[in-house]
Amino acid sequence: MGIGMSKEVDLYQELRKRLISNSYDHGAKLRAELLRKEFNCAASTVREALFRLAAIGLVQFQEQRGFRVPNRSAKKLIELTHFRVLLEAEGTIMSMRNGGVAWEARLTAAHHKLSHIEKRIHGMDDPSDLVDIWSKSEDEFHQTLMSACGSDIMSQTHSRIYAQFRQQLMVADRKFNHISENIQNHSEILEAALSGHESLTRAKIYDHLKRHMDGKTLDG
Amino acid sequence: MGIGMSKEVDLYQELRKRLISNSYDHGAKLRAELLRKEFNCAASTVREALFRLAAIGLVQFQEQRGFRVPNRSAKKLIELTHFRVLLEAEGTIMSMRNGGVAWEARLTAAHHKLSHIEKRIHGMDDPSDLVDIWSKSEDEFHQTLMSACGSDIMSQTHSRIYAQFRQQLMVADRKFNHISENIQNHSEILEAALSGHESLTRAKIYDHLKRHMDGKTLDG
DNA sequence: TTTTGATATAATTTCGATATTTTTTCACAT
DNA sequence: ATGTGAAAAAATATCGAAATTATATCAAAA
Repeated sequence: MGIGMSKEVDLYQELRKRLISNSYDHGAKLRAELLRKEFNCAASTVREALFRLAAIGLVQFQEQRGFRVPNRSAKKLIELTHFRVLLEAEGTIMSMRNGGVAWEARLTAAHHKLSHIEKRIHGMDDPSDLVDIWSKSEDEFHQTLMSACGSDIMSQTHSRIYAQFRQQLMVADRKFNHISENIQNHSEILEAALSGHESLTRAKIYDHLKRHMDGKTLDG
Repeated sequence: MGIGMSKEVDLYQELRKRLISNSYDHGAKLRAELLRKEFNCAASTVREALFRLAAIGLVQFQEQRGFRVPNRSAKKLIELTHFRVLLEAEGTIMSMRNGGVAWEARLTAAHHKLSHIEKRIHGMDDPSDLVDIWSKSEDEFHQTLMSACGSDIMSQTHSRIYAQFRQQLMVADRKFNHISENIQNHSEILEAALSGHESLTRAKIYDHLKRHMDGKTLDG
C-alpha cells in the first residue's frame, strides 16, 4: 500500500480497473458482502467505494437495491460516442489554440507510444497480453488531446465519458479487429492537430469513432 | 418522510438545496459531526450523502480532510459558462431535430411560467421572496431545452453543470440586476428554437450567458 | 396450472463505537 | 519575535453488529 492510500482508495482503484476491463458481467450485481470479505474491510467502506464509482458512471446505484454493473446497450454506446466526439473535438481544438509547442510535444510523444503498441498488436495472432498496456496508451493519447484545453471541468467530464465508453465496448474490442484502421485514425488525428486545421481535426476525430454510432459494434 | 425516502436521501436533498442556494459560505468546511447532530443520524449516513454531492460537483472531497463547499473563482465560472453554452446549444439543436410538437409545447409552457415570474420580479424593489420560485423556473426552462435531445448522458451532464453554475453565481445574482436583459434573452431563445433556425439558436444561447465569460459577474 | 399471501432468507441501510489521521496548542529553543 | 516539535484535541476513516427493507420459498386457494 502506497503513501496516503486508505483501504477505500485501494478498493476503489481495484474495482475501477475491473469494471473498465470488464472483469464482471454486464448487469451483474456487485454484492457488498462478497467484496467486504474479499477485501477484508467493513460494509460501509465497500459502500463508499461503490458510491464513488457510481459517481463516475461505472456502476449503477438503486435505492434499497444496491449496486450493479451497468448493462450494455446500443443506445448507450451511441450516446457515449456522440458525446465523446463532441467533447474530444471541442477540447482538442481548444488545446490547439492554447497548448503551444509543449502540448504538441506531449501529443507527439503519446502518439508515438500508442503507435508502437498498435503496430506490435497488428502483427500478432493473440494480442490479449497487450490489452492492458494498449488500454493505458489509448487513454493517455485521447486524454492528452484534451489536456491543454484550459477547462478542468471539460477534461474531467471527458475522462468519465471515456471510461464509460470503454466499459461498454471493451469486451467486443479485445480482439482488435479494427487495429489497422485505428493506426491510421490515430495518425490522422495527430497530423490534423499539428497542422492547426480545426475543422479537419474535428472530422478526423469523428471518423475515428463513427463506426460505433450504428449500435452494431457491441457484438464484437 | 415520503415513500421510499431513506434518511440519506432526505439529507442529500436538503443539503443539495442549501448548497445551490448558497446557505453555506464558499470554502466552508462541512463538518460531518455537526450535520450528524442536526439530522440525528449516523456518521456514515452523513458521509454517504456528502459523497453523493461530491459526485455532482456541489461539494469538494479531499482524502483524509473531509468535505468543503467549493470556492468561488472567476476561472471556474468561466469554465462552467463555456461548457454550459456548448452543452445547451448542442442539446437544444438536437431537441429541435427530434422533439417535435410535443417538445415545442413543453418549451413554450416552461417559458410562459418563467416569463411570468420574471416580469413580476422586474417590477419589484426587493424580489428576494421570489428567488426560490424563479430558480426552479429557470432550471426547468433550461432543462426543457435539452429534454428532447435523446441523450440521457448529455442531459444529466448538463444538469450537473447547471447546478454548479448556479452554486458559483447565486449570491451575486440574487439582486436580479440583469432581469430585463434576461426576459429578452429567454424570449429570443424560445423564438429561435421554435423557428427551427439552428445557428441563430446557438447564438441566442451564447448571448444569454456571455456576460459571465469575463469573470466579473461574481462580484454582484 | 396460476395466483396469492405468509414466512423465511438474504441483502441493504443505519447505527454507535473504535482506530487512525490531521490540526491545533503550547512549551522550548533559536 | 520566529520557528520547532511534542502532546492534546478534533476530525476523519473504519469497524462489526443491529435494524430495516427487499427477495425467495412454498403452502393454500382460485
